[in-house]
Amino acid sequence: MFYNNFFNVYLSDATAKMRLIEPHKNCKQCQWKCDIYFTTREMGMQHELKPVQMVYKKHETICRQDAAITHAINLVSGNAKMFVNGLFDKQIILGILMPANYIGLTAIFGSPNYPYNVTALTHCHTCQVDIDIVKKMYHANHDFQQMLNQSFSKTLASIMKKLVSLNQKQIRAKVAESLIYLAQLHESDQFMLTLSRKELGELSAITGENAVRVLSEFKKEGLIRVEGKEVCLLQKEVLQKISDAG
Amino acid sequence: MFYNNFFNVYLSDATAKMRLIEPHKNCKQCQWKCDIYFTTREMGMQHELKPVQMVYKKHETICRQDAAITHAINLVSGNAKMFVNGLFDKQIILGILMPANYIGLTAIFGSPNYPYNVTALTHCHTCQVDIDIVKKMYHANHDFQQMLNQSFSKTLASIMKKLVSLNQKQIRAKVAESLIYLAQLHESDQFMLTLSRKELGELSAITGENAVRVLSEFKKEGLIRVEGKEVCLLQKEVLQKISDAG
DNA sequence: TAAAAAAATTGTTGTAAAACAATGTTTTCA
DNA sequence: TGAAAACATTGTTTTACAACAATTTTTTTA
Repeated sequence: MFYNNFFNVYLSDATAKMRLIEPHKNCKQCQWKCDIYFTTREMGMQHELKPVQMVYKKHETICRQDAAITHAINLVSGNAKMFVNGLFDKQIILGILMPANYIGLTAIFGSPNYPYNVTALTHCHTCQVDIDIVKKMYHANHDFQQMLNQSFSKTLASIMKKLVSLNQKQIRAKVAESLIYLAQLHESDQFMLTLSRKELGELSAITGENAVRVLSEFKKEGLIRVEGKEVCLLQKEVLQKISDAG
Repeated sequence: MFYNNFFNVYLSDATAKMRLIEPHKNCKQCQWKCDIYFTTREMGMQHELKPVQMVYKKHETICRQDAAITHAINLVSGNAKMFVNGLFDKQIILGILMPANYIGLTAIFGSPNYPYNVTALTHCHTCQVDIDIVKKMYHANHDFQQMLNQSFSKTLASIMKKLVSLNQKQIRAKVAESLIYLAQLHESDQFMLTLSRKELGELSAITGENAVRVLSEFKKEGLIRVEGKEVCLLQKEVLQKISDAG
């Protein structure tokens, strides 16, 4: 880690890319108020919370599968992909992270290592909090506990859903499902695809080539509009039917 | 529900198969002492615990996906399969339950419905405890909390592992993996397959026909010994290699 | 205990999707 | 700014596996 006077940030010496912005003096000034902040305030623990902001550029790794979890990472801006290492350097994207979203909470549930990788799809701002403090909060605060438990449980449910669909659906249904998922995530039927075609394939557990193929099929059929990274779902109901039909 | 004098048990009127054995007067007499019992004893809550024993015959449903969770079900003897409903009446078996194993704990984590089905592979004895009491214990007892969190976290990890393998491995690797999984479960390289060939297929996300095929291939190759339901892994390392190679 | 149903086995066929290939396009960065 | 790398697209080939079919064996149950 070395200090760069010009940019007024810390650069990690490993990649010289991951930037460590000076620690918050005060969360009150933060534009992205998070649940951990609200909870610490409620519990009178602000002084213990020493959050650190980190910025990641596109393609940079935010956390690596199997590495020890030291911090709860809150994605406060940007997009990131969450994926597991498959065989033969193939990846399966479990989902896309949008703010606000915590990474690393499994440590609280007894898994001290990250169960998946997260890498930035766009510039990402994160706020990182020592995991031990979050653990302490978890055990002391029922509402916080409930919140984390619920989010953890949702993760389990979504992975189980993915297990079924990736195993039993064919490529058109898989891509349709991914598109609907992305629209839900962006809360709009029109959105910018932060994923490459290959990554859209990884999200759908198909090859990049087939992702392209299905995308242009859907375009020809008038189900979607695609121009580069811009996607618009024109006939969502039909896509939903394709997804459901398998 | 009606009472059957001959068998001295309750039979549910829906199926007339599910048997409700009289409630325990005292867990002390139970041959299968479980964690919930130990924890209630520790917490001085024995009087609140009113466990009910239920017996299920082979093929009977112990719990149904999406149904409301009313009890924590402890499988105290027998084998059961845990599976999700896929498309077109296809099932994916997530794993096999062996004693002692709790079903329905996701309710504590904010998912009030069963996320999967469980049906008996053999005669199964279960002990069922009101879920609200377990919730109460969870919130009051740190050690108990830790234990359940860890088990929940393990479930997540195993499903993620399955996600990768079922997506990227081919049938021989899938079956090899299933066989190793079963051996681990039975804590022996020689075990009785409680699953049918079709179910072994569902565990491996392949057809029953291919499960048979691979099994006889492995037999011919001297990797395993199979006689009906009796399976013995002769060359576990080779099977592991096949599984890892994908 | 006989008849019926379910499970196991083996061979054959059809097909969806991966793999490969070739080419054009965009992005990266030295 | 220009070369190299990464990405996108489309067509062709290969292949692993599901689907189907037919027969044998085992299990269930009336």
